[in-house]
Amino acid sequence: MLRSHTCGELRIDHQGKSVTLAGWVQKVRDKGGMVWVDLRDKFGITQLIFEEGKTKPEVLEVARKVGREFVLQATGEVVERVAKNDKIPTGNIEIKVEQLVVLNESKVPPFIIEDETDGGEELRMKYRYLDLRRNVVRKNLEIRHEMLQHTRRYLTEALFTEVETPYLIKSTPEGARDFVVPSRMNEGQFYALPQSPQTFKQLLMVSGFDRYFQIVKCFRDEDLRADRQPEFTQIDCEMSFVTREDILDTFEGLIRYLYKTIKNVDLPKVALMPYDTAMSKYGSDKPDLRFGMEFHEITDLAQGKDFVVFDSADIVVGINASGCADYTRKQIDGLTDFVKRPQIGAKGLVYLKYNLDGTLKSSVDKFFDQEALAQWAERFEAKPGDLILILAGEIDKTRKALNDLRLEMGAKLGLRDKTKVSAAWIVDFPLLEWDEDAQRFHAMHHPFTSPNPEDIGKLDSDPAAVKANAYDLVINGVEIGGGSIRIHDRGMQARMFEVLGFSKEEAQEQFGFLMSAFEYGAPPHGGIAFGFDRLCALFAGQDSIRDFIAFPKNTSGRDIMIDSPSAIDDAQLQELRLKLNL
RNA sequence: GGUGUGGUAGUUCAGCUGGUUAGAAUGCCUGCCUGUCACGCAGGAGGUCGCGGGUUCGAGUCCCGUCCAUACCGCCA
Repeated sequence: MLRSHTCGELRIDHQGKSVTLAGWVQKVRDKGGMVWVDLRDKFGITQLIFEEGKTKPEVLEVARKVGREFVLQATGEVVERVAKNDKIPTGNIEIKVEQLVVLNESKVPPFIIEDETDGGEELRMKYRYLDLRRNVVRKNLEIRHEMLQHTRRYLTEALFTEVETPYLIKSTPEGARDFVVPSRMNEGQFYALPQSPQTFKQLLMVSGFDRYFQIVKCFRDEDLRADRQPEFTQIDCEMSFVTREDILDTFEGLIRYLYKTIKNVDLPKVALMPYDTAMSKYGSDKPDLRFGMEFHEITDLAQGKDFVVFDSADIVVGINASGCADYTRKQIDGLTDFVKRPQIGAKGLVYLKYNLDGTLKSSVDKFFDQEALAQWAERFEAKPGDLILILAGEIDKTRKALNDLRLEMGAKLGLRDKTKVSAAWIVDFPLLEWDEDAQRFHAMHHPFTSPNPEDIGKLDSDPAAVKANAYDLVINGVEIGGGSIRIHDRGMQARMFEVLGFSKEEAQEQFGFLMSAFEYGAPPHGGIAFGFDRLCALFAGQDSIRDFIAFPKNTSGRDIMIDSPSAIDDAQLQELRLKLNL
């Protein structure tokens, strides 16, 4: 061993002991006659001391030469400090160094290796190996490690078997864009990387594994976001002979177990919320339930008063920003600008102030008298001091815009508290969604999701009204996981592909293996998948998943450290029989 | 594909309605300093103002284009 102890473990009890430490130079403080070196490893920081007249001159000379991030091995005696530092656990002791070896030198790092770094995002990613030396980033990955271990333990105890499924699979047109990999041995043909192990885990149910899980990389070639990477990790699960309630219980249990073991937080019972309720009360299928501010519709009260904006709208709906009646004209203009941004796209914003003196003041006083406004206020359960914000227009767009406004107001009012946890199972999703561009339905979840049994009759007559036996777990406005009870009957699966516009041949060509498997005694089954990176970020109270992935991609899908993707040489192209068409 | 924001010293940023030699902090280098721990003090080095074009007597600043980064929209079964 190059060391007897780590840089985080020595205490006053070790006084008098001769120890050898190894680590990186965090900081050198040269005060002339005395030199201190903070030596850092992942366990902590220990101060080394060199003193003129007491330290051997050749050792002192080496100490004076070292710079930040040099790798040192230091041997010496643990002594009590004259001046103690109560900010660090090792602050009562220091090492009186007798031998000092420079194990490796270091160039001056391009940014400071401290919790509060001066490095920007791009620089940190270029030198990610230095960024990962920082406690804050390493701690994120340590949380991730713990969550991995606890997830495996919980699921293993619940009799799940972890099975690895292939990464080189088959491209299908449904869903996200595939990453593809050319096959050298099969000219002109391509593998696809899995967007999820969906069909394989269903086949494992047919095989009688009963309960499967896998903590698995998935790949989607779509644009990135702070919470979206082209390769990401899922906790992927499937169970046989279960109902929706069995699955919700099992995985609510997993999340509760993780909250308890990792954060010592008791997750309350997770309520079910139908999709339609989520959309009408919050304008989102992943509502942030840490705060109220639910939507109230006043379409009936607002129309017929010759205000053309309301009269021509399909819906007039708003929120009550409690206690905001003192907002100035400028602040309200700011909110109006916010909803008019192209990303949100509202035409305007109507407000109603319920002043502390009981009077009502709105931007549409011309059209509505105090009595009419009082009816609005009553609908919003407003009290003096409240500010009601109202949008009008086409139903889906208006709700979506009001959702953005609700989240913005929630943030402004400090209601999106990182320390709070509020979860819901969103259920009763529509099975199908009309795709205007393709002029056909596509599966809202995926084509293997079973319809609610009572809706099967509507598959032909009114496909849009069919509900899916699907569920999403939403925590603090983040979609953490989702799943469904699957189709396990060949006939039903074939019918589903038909509704989605697949010809018999296309369905057979792409998913024939699955439908064939269903003919050999497929058990009823269902499952769920959690976005593991998001779950880690949620647990650490962060919005971006990037610092929970050791080597993430930037927003252009590039790894700027290794500089990928990159061109390949002609010989490789030739071997793959590929010609670039740029 | 679209919208917004940004690109100036190693780094993080300031630089107004265009006008001397482009600044600060921090880091780096040199010297001094025997209880520092955000050490202190003195001095020093360090810039193709992303790139290309245009307007102008004159552009870091204005205009056009382009590249890069980032947040969001589209997209993400």
